[in-house]
Amino acid sequence: MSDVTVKVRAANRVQVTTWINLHQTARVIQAKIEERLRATTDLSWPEFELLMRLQVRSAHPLQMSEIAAQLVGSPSGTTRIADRLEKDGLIVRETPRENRRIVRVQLTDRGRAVLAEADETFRVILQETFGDHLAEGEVSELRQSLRKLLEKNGAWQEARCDPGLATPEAS
Amino acid sequence: MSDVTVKVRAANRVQVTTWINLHQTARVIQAKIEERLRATTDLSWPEFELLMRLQVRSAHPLQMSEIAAQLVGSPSGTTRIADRLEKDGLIVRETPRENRRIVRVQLTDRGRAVLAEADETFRVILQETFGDHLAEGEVSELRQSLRKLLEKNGAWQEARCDPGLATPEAS
DNA sequence: TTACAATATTTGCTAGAGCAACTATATAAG
DNA sequence: CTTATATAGTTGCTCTAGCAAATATTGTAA
Repeated sequence: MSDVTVKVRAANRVQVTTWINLHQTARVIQAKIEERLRATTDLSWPEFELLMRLQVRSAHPLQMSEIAAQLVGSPSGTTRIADRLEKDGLIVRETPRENRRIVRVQLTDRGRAVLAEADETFRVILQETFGDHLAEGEVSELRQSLRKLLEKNGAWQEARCDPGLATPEAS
Repeated sequence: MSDVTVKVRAANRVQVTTWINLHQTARVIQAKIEERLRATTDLSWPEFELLMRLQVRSAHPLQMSEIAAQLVGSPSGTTRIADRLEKDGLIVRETPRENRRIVRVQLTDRGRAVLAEADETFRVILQETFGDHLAEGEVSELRQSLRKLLEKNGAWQEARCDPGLATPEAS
């Protein structure tokens, strides 16, 4: 008398709308960031994100593969983002003598300056987007849930998901 | 003795990492969905999303502009998604006599069948992604926060953000 | 009723991103 | 010491998406 149908557990309405809202929220915020970054510093979000990674862990220059591991895109995508930034004189690529396979990437002075300006814009947008509408605790909770999702879905890496700040916090 | 510096309120560390996590979570989940949808039904996420909108509000066929308003992309993007779906025989476009400017879009039988299969895959992935890792209450909270962000940032529309389900809930 | 504006959709062009193939270098094995 | 294998990064090709311009149709005003 047992029911032998294999019934895979499937999402309900709340999960469906949560995903759709997650997706749309990310797109809407990204569009806002891109628009204002483009206007103030002529950077796209991926370009800005690459620069940010260089600044944040700037004790030593990063190599391409380290950067690629921190970004969402593919290695070839990272190459092309770096191409543009290099052409605009915001970063320099250098192949060290001791290992001529790898490429180390560093900010130029101009890159640092542009990044500083972009970071200011970026933070203002985030403040408008989150801070003006969600209580501080709510933002933290949101972050916790997202972090948990990343962890459980095998996509959490400290450097990638919690990179710190391009501009240090005011004391 | 007053400080006249105009200091725009800017985001702090939590807001920065929240945005980065939001962005990455959306990308990671979307990549997972795309991979499995592609494998089972040869649909991309945008294609699936368009089909879903047709099914959900299927009392009357939708016109292109209504669909475009529900999707995140641009009108021209919607045209091209529809092009592919039409070529694959999943939808049909029709221009009604009474207003020859507009185009009404409908699922074909094949479209309905493919959508049903895709929707099953989609729901299983969401269950794996959310349900297995977050408690039901947490998912609801997440959804609430995201909805609030969409509303406050002027991007909430009922049909767009809470479209219902392509396959009705089991009773 | 003819010209002008508004609406709805599509198309030309271009830029961005990914996969798979390729180049170059370093390491390991025979 | 030469050949195979692994590592690091880039490039060719192709697909997708967006903006702005074009097209087609309908509504409006002189």
